[in-house]
Amino acid sequence: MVETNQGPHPRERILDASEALFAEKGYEAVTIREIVKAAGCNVAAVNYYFGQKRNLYLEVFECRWIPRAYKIQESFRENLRKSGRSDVEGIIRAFAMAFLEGPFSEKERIRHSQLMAREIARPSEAFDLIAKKVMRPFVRELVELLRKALPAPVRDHELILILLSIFSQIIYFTFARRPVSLFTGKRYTSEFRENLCDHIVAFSLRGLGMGNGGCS
Amino acid sequence: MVETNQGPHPRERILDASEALFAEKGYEAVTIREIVKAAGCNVAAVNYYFGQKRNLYLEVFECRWIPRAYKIQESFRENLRKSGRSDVEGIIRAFAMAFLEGPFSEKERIRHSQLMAREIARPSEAFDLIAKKVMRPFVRELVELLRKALPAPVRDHELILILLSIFSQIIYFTFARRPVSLFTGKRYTSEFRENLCDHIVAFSLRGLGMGNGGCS
DNA sequence: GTCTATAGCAGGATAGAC
DNA sequence: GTCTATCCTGCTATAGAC
Repeated sequence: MVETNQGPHPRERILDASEALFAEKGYEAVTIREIVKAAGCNVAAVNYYFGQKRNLYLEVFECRWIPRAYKIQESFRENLRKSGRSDVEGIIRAFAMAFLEGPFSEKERIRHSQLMAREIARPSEAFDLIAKKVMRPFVRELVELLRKALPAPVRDHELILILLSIFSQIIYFTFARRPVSLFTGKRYTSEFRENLCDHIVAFSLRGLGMGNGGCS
Repeated sequence: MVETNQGPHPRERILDASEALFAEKGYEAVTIREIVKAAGCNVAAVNYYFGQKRNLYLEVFECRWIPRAYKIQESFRENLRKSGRSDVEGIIRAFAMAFLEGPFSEKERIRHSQLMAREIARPSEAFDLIAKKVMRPFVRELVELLRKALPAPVRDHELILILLSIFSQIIYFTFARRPVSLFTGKRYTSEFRENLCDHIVAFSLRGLGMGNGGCS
């Protein structure tokens, strides 16, 4: 846990350390003393670089979370391009993969989802930021892609609910590891994560009425 | 917000007030002062009745959350019985309805989901409690019911993933009201909630490969 | 059982040495 | 820029009056 990240500039170390702590415990539960200890610098450093604790939290989103979110979106487009398919299954798989197997370490992906989940659960100023800069445009993009890919016209309203249903599963399976492991009896190995990814894609594809399984 | 619940015994008022606050803000973010103010009693009351803050949190689960969870399960069985159908659609609808339209006020349902979501996100001693007493037996019950209802045999492992996919949507649509409203452009009226319930049931039913829509 | 008063401590923030 | 020392607020928890 004690991440005596001695490498880069203190400001960066504080951003890294505090993001991990905010994600894990939530804003209020984290103390400045804890942060600077993990970042390997002095108590005064947070106030020196960020003025106050609250600013640090917002800077974590500005300097870490949002750039990473853009990379995830980029990874989605890359997945789609590489798969060479723009059908519904291709889109859903690229979407799920971008979150579940994206261009980051396991730890970083969890951190990312946790911070988002916290803002979803109890929105703060940070929510408005990511809603505007990240969520809104991405939802728009996905809706456009899906609309083109679907054989029959579907109402935007319905399409959005479907997207949210897919997204809810992605969030849950990244976030709720404890109950998922409890009920499935499996630890989060890379094999199991692949398994989950396949499940989400298959379930959602059928959920969209595009699946091949089960219809008799 | 200031719930000067002057009715019943102070102990009960504290349980009510603190459950609402813990659900809304999380354990660390809530202070004893805040709790007693909302409960309309004195600072010393929490320590008098519960010894320490942490115990109060656990008692909230013991005395409020778990009994409510049992009622939700009861409501599921009631839904199933009343609908007079034990097929897959009946089970899923009864499941979703028990959470989304259960035997409690809107506020109380949100409170319930939020507390659970917090324990899922960051499990504490309370998680072990509810996993053992509530989650495990209920998952077992649902798996048994579904297994009987499904036409073809499905592996337990797969069945559990499907259940979790359904559950993830229920949690998300209760919990993530802000983004859901943002993207759908709808407030959580009772009409919209019914709409959501129908969506979850339809999406999940098709996800199970039992739907009627979309297969050509 | 319920209150007031307060002990004792941890937190955020700052002043000022180096 | 980075540190130590410290202020001050607000917290949990308790002691003791009523």
